[in-house]
Amino acid sequence: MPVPQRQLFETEPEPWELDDQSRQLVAAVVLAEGPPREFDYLVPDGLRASVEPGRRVKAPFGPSNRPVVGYCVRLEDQPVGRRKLKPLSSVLDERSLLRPAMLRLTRWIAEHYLCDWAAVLEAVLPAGVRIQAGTRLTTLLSVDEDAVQKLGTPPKLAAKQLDALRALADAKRPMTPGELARAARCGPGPITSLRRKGLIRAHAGRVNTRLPEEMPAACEKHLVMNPDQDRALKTIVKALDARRHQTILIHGVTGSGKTEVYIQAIQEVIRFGRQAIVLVPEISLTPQTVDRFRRRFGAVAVLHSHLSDAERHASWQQIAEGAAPVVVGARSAIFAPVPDLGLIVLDEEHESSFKQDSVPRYHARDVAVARAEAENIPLVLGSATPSLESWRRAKAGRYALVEMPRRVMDRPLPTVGTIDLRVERGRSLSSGAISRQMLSAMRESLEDGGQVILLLNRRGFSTHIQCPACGFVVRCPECDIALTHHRKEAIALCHYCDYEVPAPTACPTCGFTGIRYSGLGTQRLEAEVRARFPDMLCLRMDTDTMQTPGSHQRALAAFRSGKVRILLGTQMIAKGLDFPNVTLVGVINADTALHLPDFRAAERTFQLVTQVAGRTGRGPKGGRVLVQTFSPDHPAIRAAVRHDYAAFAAGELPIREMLRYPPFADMIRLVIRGRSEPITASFANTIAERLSAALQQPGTDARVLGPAPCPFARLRGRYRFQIQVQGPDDQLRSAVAAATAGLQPPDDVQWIVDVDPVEML
DNA sequence: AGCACGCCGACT
DNA sequence: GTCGGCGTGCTC
Repeated sequence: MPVPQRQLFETEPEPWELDDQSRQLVAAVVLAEGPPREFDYLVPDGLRASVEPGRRVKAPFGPSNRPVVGYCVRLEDQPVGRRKLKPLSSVLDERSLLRPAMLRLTRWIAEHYLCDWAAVLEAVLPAGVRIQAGTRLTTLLSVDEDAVQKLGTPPKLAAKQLDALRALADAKRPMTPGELARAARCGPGPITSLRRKGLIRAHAGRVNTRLPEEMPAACEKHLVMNPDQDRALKTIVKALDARRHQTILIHGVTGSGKTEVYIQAIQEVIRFGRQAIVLVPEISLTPQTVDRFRRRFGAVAVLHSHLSDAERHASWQQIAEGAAPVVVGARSAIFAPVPDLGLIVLDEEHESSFKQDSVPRYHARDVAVARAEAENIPLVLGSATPSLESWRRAKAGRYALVEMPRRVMDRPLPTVGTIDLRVERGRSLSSGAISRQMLSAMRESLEDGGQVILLLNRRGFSTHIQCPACGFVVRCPECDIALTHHRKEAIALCHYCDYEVPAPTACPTCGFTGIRYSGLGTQRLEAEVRARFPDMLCLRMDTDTMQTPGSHQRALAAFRSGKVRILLGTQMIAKGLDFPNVTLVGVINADTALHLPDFRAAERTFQLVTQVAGRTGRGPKGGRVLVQTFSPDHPAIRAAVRHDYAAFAAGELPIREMLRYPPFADMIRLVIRGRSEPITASFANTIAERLSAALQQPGTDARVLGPAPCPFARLRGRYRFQIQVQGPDDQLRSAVAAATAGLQPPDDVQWIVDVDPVEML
């Protein structure tokens, strides 16, 4: 039997074989693309000064030594082994892009979310930073002090050359030849002469192609806070002073003044020369939010999805230099490279948009917890409707809990009434979207000079096109989804893949001309409102009307000015808006999300109704809320009507516990998709069997559900199957890792692993 | 992910 | 006998 080669050639060197000569500097490198592992490279002497964890390197890879880019993640002084290491070719970055703490955070994300370290690194470093967008490689000039010393005083130089030399010396930073010529009011001649004499050195460097943005100065003072706000601030300041990690959940009703608490806490952080990161949902990243922070802090760096590569790179540099004490941004701002982080604030912590729906599928809230722990700083989570995950941790004492049950200036919470649509339909007096009760409330508010917000969480005109003769429903040919009628465009549209056909006037299968359009969308609501209130300006906000950049701000400005009296739209109008003149909020159908096959359906409904209810009663006129629903007795609706978060949580948590859903168990969801239904199903079965086998070990307390078709069983022509694994997180992760290791899917079948899933459809 | 090596069918 | 098909496996 042949001895494996490994044993023949890779014996460890004996201790006495080691001496100083036999040691080498080895860099562990994670390749940006390539096999998802670490590779060791020799650091050649020429690169010893510049290789550093967090910098990218170029290295030869594979039998043909093709150049690949990777991230140096570790440096180690090692004894020379039997295996010959290839040397690194070059170092790409002038300085480390990731501090050691950030490097560790990215590895934690890769382990927690079961994805490649490289994928996390690539997500954490914006593309604009990697390609150094907005900068240009150029020649930079600086004074050679030694050569100038030798020149003696007074220097024997032509006047023009002396001017140029002084100008460069005064500039304190390297200049391009053009800049120097301008500064010294000379031509290129004197500069060339100085270079030839060796008084000026030239080297390659990067310059910005655009001027850095001016930071406005802070101009607004603190507001006076109520006792609740004071208490919240004190809790945060105490954690700041203790210089220790603590997660603080602020449960503050809508309008309780959480933002002011954040601002004053951040002020405290800045006082000590440290920085703060504020995370908000993308939808709240409006100019109003940003302006509020700018007025108080001046230098605020904003990170959002609409920045160009160059803008993003400029912000990133500014943040890394510590020039921005406050960073405000969406999800990915949790990776902001602030040098001395003192506090993280995550507002609207229940928002599902903090979960990224592509690899790495991280949740910014959970990454924030990890980062705050690692940096030993406080984390503030704020919400009027906390996620049950955070709520349970707070109740269990893992987070500090601060209640802010009162609105600022003692304004009352709006009264919320329900309108039972079952009764309304029975009356059949109004067949439209707006019940008689809702209609009269709208009239009252409008006659009183107030404004009205109407929420309907479905865009389009009709959500369902069905033939009453043969039962045929117009569906997307690629997706398992009924098409929505958009009347303005006269099309039937798939809301998932944007497939569209002309809206049919007759049944496509049986030819019956009485094909029915039913189900209510925002377009139809808008038409109904315009018909009922022809004299009032009405504005619809949904993804269809908010496509062009800036339309969101323009719409809100029009509503703020009072010109627009009725604002209607999807959930984008439900959150964060603060318009004191809104005296009525109408929820057209509270049940749209209530019966979805998602264990968080009730939680989402509660959150949406509570949040939109919070848009009124913010001014002296007060306000009220009317909720149209077919299920007025549903616990989520009843709790939202009473503004009673605790009651909702108390009712919902036992259900979660009984069904072993989060927050009582962790969950990993696998989605397997492919064009062939049987092949995809069979591969899903294989994975499920391997998962069950991996969880068969004694002492495991996890279970496998599925495979089963996803609620949306087909999207873009691909059949989708899901497997849910529920149980304690360490068991889940190792089981999924074991079950999928080295697994080769059939052609055209892909699978995704979603740890702590938020989207269940 | 790419690239070489490997072991079987149609060509000079 | 050789060119090349893409299956298998390795890359520091």
